Amino acid sequence: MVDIARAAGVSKSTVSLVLQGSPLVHESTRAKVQAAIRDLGYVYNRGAANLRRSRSSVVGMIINDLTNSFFAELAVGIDRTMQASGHVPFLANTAESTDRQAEVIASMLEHGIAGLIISPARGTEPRDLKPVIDSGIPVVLVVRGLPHNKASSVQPDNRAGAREAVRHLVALGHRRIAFLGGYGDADNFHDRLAGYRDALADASIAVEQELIVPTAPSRAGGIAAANTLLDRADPPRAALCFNDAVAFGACDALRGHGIEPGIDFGIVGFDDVIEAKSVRPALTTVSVAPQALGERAAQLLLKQINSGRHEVENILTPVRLAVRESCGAAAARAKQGAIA
Amino acid sequence: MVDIARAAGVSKSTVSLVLQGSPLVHESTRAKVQAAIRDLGYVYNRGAANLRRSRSSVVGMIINDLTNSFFAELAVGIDRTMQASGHVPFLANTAESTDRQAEVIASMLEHGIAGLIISPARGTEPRDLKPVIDSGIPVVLVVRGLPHNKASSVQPDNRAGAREAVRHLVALGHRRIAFLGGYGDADNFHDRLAGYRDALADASIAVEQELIVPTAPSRAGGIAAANTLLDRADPPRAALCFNDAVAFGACDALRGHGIEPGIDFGIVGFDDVIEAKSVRPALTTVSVAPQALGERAAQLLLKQINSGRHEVENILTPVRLAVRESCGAAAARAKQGAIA
DNA sequence: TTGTCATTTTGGATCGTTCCAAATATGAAT
DNA sequence: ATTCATATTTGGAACGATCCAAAATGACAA
Repeated sequence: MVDIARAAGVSKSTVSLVLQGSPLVHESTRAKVQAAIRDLGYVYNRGAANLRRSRSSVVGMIINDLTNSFFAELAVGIDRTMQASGHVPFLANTAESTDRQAEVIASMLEHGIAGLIISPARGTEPRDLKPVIDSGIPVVLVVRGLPHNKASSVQPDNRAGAREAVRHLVALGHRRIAFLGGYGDADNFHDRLAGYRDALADASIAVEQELIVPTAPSRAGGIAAANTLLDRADPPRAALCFNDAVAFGACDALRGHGIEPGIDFGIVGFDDVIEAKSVRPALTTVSVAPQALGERAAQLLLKQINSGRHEVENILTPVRLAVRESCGAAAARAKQGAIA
Repeated sequence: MVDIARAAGVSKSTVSLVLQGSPLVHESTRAKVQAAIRDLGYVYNRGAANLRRSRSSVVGMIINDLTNSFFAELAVGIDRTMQASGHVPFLANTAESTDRQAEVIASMLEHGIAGLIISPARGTEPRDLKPVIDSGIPVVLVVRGLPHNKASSVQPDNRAGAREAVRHLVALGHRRIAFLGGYGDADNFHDRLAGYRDALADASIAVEQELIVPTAPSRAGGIAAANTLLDRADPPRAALCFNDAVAFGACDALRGHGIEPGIDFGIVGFDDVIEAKSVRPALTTVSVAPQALGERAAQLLLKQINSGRHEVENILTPVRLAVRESCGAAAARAKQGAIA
């Protein structure tokens, strides 16, 4: 910077003003300085600037599983919003490891982030986030909440989504509906299950405990859950799955039993991952719009960063049921048509 | 830092030595200092440190499309290796926009990265990377190469993979094999096409130009390519697809024509994305192991960062054909068994 | 000429670290 | 007691920006 000051025949203070786009410098000097900047191939050292003004434009973004397309989409939504507002997202993947997560958090604090958006790894405890919260920077939890946390959060309205999904299955004539997959220790598992119960209560259907089969929230878990269910004496003909991965697994398992999902059995997923609409049968699922969720979370964080003080806000984003083939609605309509 | 020096009754120089784990400090003082660090809740300011020693542990990592699970896996592989070596990956997604890519590169340079791994956005020109290369930091291109670049690269052995895939289809008895999908302006399109030609030449089969159908490298592109092919007078019964997304699309289109992939038609993909093995029929595909590819790229970058000087290295990573159902091998075997 | 005011420019302290040369403490040998 | 080597500790100058108070410049009126 002192070099370009010399080259332009001004002081480094003036160069600094030009760099910051200050209106105080005269047009002619601004031009000289900018010419010098170009000629010398100068690159701004943002680290040094942050050191002085102790306010950085870097925001942390911690994602529990980037290989899961739902979270990848979420990350992209956050990233886009941050970039657009001139912030630089510092993205890290924890691969569901709380140890890695702790390391990453420490590293981000050392780098002086202005705020943090985190989709916590499975098993994260409130105290894992204590270092960040204590340091006074705004934190937004996304997708997964944490009980008794003092941080803001942005989550899909899991309960309403599950309720609507089950209501839809009831409308298709189902009275016995299973709930497949998901870990019982997860926050969102209980929210979705609550929605399931709500809808059954609305329809005055009693909950059958053995129709609720928690497993890993993965394709493999879905296979296992569906197999468990089908091995029972009197299996139902419909299920709400904890998420789309479970739903895909459940479809695999149904086919393994010679049952065609969408025709002999109604399946509804949750999340609406990108493959949901192109798979056969196309998956009826609760659409969470992960990119929009990410944008919402980013907006909240930006608001808190800019406003200085940050009161805790817990936001539920709306979800909607995307009715496709796997629930059996199309098949039901076709039959109606045939009768009519 | 000066606060904790005061608290521990030593100078800030001593604190610095403790922080760096220097063997010069006496055990007793080290203990005192560390106690003070804990008590005061001190966090290290890595920015200030980097400013002084002008050497950072942050490495840039630019990915063209995080929502594509292949690239997400790649990112995870890079991330893991970087983390393990004590480097902090600074990940950005360009969403295939060269403008965004330019912004991100500039931002990373301003933050003083020690090196860069980039999977370039479609349409990246060698001059887009000039700023980084000129700045003297090591750069590794991954997955996609760039013609006439002065940077190192790590790519899957596209040509060998395509060759092996086509050879496999030939071994199954196919003489007419299509090549579906991919943009003609992409480097790796030509590599894979070259492998396709190699294998046909090996089997003394003439290339039929109308069997080569370039389209977008996406599921939609696959549908389009397969439809184009099937609308021709005398369609073939086998195809190598540019990538797995195209292959999935092609399967959709085949079914639309009442043709069952893996039975009436042999389909081979490329990449081996995570869904390839769980989809029906399971996709026979050239397995690229994106995580391993990422690890390899990260290792190369680390080598260059540590060694100081960086001669250009262009690495091809081995690929292998994962034979599953979609190519028809299983069906062929079953038929054999029935005859025997 | 001098004073006043607005517009531009600037010197130098500062942010939190590292690192060097120099200072100080410790202990053994004379 | 003095000297010398070795083990610890330390002051202060960097690193590359920002920012404030103060200085320089210019325009204009008295």
